[in-house]
Amino acid sequence: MTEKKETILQTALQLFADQGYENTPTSQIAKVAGVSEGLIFRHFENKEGLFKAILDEGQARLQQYVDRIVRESNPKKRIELVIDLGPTLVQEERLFWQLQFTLKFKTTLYAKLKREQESFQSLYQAGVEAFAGLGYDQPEQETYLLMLLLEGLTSQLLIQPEGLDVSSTTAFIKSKYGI
Amino acid sequence: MTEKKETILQTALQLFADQGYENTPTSQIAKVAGVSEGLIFRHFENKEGLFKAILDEGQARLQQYVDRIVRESNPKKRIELVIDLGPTLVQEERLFWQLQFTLKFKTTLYAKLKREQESFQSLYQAGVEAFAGLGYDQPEQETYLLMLLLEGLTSQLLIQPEGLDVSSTTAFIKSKYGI
DNA sequence: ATCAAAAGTGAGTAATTACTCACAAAAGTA
DNA sequence: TACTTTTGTGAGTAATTACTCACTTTTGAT
Repeated sequence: MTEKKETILQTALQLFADQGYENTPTSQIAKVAGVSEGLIFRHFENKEGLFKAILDEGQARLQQYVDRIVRESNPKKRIELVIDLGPTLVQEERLFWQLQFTLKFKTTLYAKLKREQESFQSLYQAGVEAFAGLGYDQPEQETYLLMLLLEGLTSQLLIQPEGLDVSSTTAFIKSKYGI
Repeated sequence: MTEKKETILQTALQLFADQGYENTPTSQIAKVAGVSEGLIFRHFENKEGLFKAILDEGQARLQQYVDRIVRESNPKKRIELVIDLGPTLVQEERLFWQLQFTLKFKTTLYAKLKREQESFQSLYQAGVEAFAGLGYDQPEQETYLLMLLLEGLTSQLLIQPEGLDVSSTTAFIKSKYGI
């Protein structure tokens, strides 16, 4: 991967996250990245190809986080990692998740690209195991609830991080699970 | 409001929700609505004007739902209404909330249009009152948690309504609050 | 019936878009 | 060195975009 190709990817992520995919012309990406517009198409063929490359990279990184959680065998610790996942992702990958969350609700376009769901599917299963191990009555419902919370928390962190004390909020959630 | 103006609003909401604002040309709106393109600009001046009109209408309807909840004086019933709000909104106003959720994460554009937040602010205050009335230790944290849940639940209902048994999920949440 | 205001049309326009291509520079290989 | 391949450029293009405007039709009040 050449330096300029890397710059294009980073710049595009930045602009796509801020302005949206459709609202970001390739001319602007090239300008901000300090690169000729033609180079984008040399490296990625399409504007959509550039988009996919960004999504693929982020998806791979998500899978690593999920793997780490699934590998944790202690149920309480595993649940704790799930609760911390939102803040972690937003802190380390804010731009990517901002982009991801804008995409979630588009039914027509990019529906095929939703590989993100697979990662969360295995996270769900790991959650059910953990709650079952802790003797919860309805581990599936319990896990689903936690996933909803994860979604809401991540969303809020993206929208108004200032109106939220992360550590005390996660601590409060953890206390609900006796952590 | 003439019939054609109404049709334009409905068609635009449909297309904006499905394809996104930037990805929906006024020519398509006119075509689908069975109307000349010029009429859109006669009625709404701008494409952005049309957009604002849609958001204003939805905002007004949201305020009605929120008012109904705030007016409920019984704390448990009020919390129940909050839990049911997500499913209600998605069922009655799916397209509008699909649009709203795609907009949430765009920092640059439409940031000024976020009047939605005010409604949820009063909903938050009503929640704190309710939890305090029920003797909860940390009514603010408790309310914030419930709002996160509301956000996550609404989001999931929009994305994959099929993978979710609404009534049993809301029932499970309610049981957490002794409802 | 008259007439002014509002609703509605559709061809036209300047600007922007994603993408191409002929070409040049750089990097790798022998 | 000589060569091929990869990386990079930037002017050019067809298509699409939001929006305008001169015009016609419909509406509603007197």
